[in-house]
Amino acid sequence: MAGTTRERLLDTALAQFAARGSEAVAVTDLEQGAGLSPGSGSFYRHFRSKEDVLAAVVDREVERAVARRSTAPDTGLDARYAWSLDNLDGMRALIALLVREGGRLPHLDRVQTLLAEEGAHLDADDLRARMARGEIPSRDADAVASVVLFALVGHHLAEQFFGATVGVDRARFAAALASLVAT
Amino acid sequence: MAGTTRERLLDTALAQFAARGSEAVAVTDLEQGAGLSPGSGSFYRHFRSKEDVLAAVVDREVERAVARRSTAPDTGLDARYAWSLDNLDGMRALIALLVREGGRLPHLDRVQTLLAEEGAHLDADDLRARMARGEIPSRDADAVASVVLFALVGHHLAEQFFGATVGVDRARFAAALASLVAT
DNA sequence: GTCTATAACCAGATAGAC
DNA sequence: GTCTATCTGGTTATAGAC
Repeated sequence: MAGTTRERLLDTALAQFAARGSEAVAVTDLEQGAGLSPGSGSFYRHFRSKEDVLAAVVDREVERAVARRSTAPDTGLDARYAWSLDNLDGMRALIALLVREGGRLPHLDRVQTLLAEEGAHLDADDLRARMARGEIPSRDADAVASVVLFALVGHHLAEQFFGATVGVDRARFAAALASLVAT
Repeated sequence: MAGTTRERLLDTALAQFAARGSEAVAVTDLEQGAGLSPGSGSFYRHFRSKEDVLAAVVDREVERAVARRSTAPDTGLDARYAWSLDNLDGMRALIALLVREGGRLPHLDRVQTLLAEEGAHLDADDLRARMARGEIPSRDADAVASVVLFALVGHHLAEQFFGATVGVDRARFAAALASLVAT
């Protein structure tokens, strides 16, 4: 394992907190995962408490997600949906933390903001504009935007938490969703 | 709070495990929630361990979900999708347990079977039959079935875990999804 | 069946040598 | 910065009176 001890602790914490929830992970586990002697308090030279390291993990993941951000493709619904699935994939660990920790996640507001901004790429106004241009059939734009958003989010969450075999690959899924909206 | 002490312990355990995860809940909390003296070992007159009560909770919820089962409506896609959303609602606590406990949930296989049977009502074969009858346009049936399933599951999960304001009500959501598939 | 009391244990956190 | 050793508090689980 590479990086400073602090970074190795953060890496271990991210992996274990996302997989098992922070309550289920002992500081000892983090020390062991970072190559420190388990049971030594060496962890506390780097973080004040377990809550502190959780906050630092969330912080780092939010920064990373923001840094990874790219602009939504303008080419078509198809490409835009595939792009959104990829974005969700990049936030996989953060989403796992959010779901496992629930309302007690540090920096909860920042994570929610990040996800809301992600969802904004799929908003009803964009659909309304496409409907006005005759690009896609006119329907209840707000409801269709909901369906699109939740189909993409559901695809991601089901895969992550239910181990659901999606059955069809990502491109085919995005294409089917675009086809439903566009015809 | 009504019922026997055992039932009150189960009720408390369900609520708290679903909300915070079993790791975060102490046996003391369960005793308090059931109106027993916290710290007394009275819990252990009813269950052998915390793991034991978690298994009993899952067991009872699976039984309940099976008992609540009704046959899918044949009236139309619209009604069928609304019915599925209601079914997911009835499994809310079980889904929360599954997501919070992850792979260490007792009776995991039974829960997964239950969810898979639920998803089977929305399978590709049904869509293929409707396409063959000309009831809905011909598309990639497997991919469309995926989209439908994940839209419904995503609607439920987003509401449950992100506190997402769905924006449109349940009937409008189901109607929009049916409209996308049917035209 | 529930209580008080307590044993045994483990996790979070600190002190001080190196 | 990491270690050994330890304190402290909370949690699981049991013993025995009522």
